[in-house]
Amino acid sequence: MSIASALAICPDLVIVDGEDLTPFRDVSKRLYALLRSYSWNDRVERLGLDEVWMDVSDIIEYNVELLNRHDLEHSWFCLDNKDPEKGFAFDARGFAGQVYGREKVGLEGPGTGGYEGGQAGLLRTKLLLASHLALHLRLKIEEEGYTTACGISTNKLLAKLVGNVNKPRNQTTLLSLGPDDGEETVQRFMGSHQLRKIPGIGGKTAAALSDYFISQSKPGSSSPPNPKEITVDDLLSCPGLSPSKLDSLLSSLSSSSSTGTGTGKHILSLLQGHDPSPVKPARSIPTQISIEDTYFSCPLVTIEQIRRELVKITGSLLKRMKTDLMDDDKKRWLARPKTLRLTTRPRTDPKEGRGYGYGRVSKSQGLPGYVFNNGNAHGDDEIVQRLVAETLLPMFRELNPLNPRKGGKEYSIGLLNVCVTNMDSIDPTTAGGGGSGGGGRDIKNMFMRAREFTVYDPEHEHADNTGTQPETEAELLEHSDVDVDVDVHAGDPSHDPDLNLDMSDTSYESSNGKARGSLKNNDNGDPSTTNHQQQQHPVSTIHEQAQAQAQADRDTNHHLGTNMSTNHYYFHIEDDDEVWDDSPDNVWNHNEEEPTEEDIDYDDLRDAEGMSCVNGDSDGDGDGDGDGIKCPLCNHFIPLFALSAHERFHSMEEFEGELD
DNA sequence: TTGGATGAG
DNA sequence: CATTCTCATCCAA
Repeated sequence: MSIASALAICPDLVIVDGEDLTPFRDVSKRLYALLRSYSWNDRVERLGLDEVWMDVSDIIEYNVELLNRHDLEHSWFCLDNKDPEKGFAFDARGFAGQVYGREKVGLEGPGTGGYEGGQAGLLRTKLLLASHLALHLRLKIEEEGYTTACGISTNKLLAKLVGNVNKPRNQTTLLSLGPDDGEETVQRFMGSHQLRKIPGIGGKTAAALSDYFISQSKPGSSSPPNPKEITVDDLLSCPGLSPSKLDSLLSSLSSSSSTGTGTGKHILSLLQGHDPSPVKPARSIPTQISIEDTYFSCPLVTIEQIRRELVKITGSLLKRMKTDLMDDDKKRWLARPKTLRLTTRPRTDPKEGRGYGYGRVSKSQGLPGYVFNNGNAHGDDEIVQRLVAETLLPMFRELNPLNPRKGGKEYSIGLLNVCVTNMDSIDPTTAGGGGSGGGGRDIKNMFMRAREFTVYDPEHEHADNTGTQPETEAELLEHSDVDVDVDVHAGDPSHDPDLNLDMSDTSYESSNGKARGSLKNNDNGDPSTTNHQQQQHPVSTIHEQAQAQAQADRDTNHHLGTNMSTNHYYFHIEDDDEVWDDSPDNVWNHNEEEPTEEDIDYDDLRDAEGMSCVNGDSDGDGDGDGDGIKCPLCNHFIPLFALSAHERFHSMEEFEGELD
């Protein structure tokens, strides 16, 4: 409802200026930090204020090992590889939230929940675990007073898309099982989307693609298709479609799509649900900060007007720099931008209401060092005035030479933007150039620091072994609209999947009650979780190519593991006591040969060591925490809680060994 | 590097 | 509802 009509109905309506995004930024930062505190690898990527991807591959792989397939109902999800008690109980017999795709593909052996099913079974298990992790995180966010939607899948593209399926307060797992379902699920899911809905395909690209489809489909066609409604399936069914064809279609666009690839090949892979882009490491420092204002109805004409506006903008900018680029006590700069950029746009004169970004011109220059000085008693006013007078106004004049025809002294400015960029980062873990490469330790330390601020409520975190979850989970699970999406890396199904959580559309329902209107998404025609219509495309050459490619992928011995899978381990535990050792020899590497094939009867082991396990208290702290046994297979010390998982770990390796 | 353009939320 | 504001990325010069 427009404000005008709202006022007509309710004349006393109080209109609150929503222009100030500060409270939203604050909440965003808080929730981002919350999610980040759960990450192990610190791959937590923000998109805008209210969306986040997490790569949880490592957490999932760890918990796959912990899973006891003999008692799935009372499973424990471990959230901290240093503290087995940090985690939550869950029922691993089913997915949390909703699933897109078929659940039954003959993977589920009796009582195993599909755990023993070879590759697809393992993938399914990982997605299942991820769905429970997602629910847990969403509940944590609900405890903060906000609701979320979430998509779970094996790459960012699919996770993001599938998160839309059951907005606004649910999660959806895209249950794609790689080779075992011929990637039908991914293709069906992708195919039903309108082109414009695919992240990375914006207005320009979508228009070009739609034009092409229309030009190809006119013969004998009855109704002219609406360009907006053309789907991925439509386009892919064009007989002549090929990567090079797309290249030429898109070459007319001066710049290519934002995913870093303008090539038809990449667009094509997007349409097929492939997305190799990794979840980027968390960043606390933005690459740029800018403030802009438009003066559409009242363009700036005099230099004094412009100066005043520049002062306003620069003042806000300096404030933003201090909140975003200084540490919390505002004592120290964490990063210093090196470059100052001024952008202007002449008032878009005629009817040509081109895109918002049309006709901008900019000029860059070094940012003077004095802006990092502490403001004096007058605040930052002097700094701002000086920056405007000495730097920004000269830049402005370069950009906008006086127009002699206009009487000599008038400008017509519809937009001003001041931006600082090219961050010189003090902290090597953040963005910017200065970093000295070896960030691994720093990332770890940062993570440890973040963890200190994470409040673990014992009442919730240390749920007892009876598997009690907060009641809210039960409530959530009752809602059939809770939607969990798991996305499978379609292009490389043989790999350990990336599991990306896409927390999107966080609806802020805080005190000021600014509904963000995500409810409207409830009724759209998104691909439903009931998948009946199984349209086969008669001429879909691309589909055939995709099938062939998928088969080729399966045949080819691909580099093992995309990004995450090779460098993340199953039990890579470093701890301060003597028990664990993360030296390479002691990392449990999935690919390692096991020392022996002998069957080990773990029950016997338990029995043999039983007394010492129960009473031994090997860590001498009076409880059983540190107790365990030494595995005769791999010589590792195994805590009791992990014994059955460890057993299964070895049996899995045997199983996989048989496959080779 | 700089500047323009595209795309995202 | 469309426009605005902000941030990120890519490409060509």
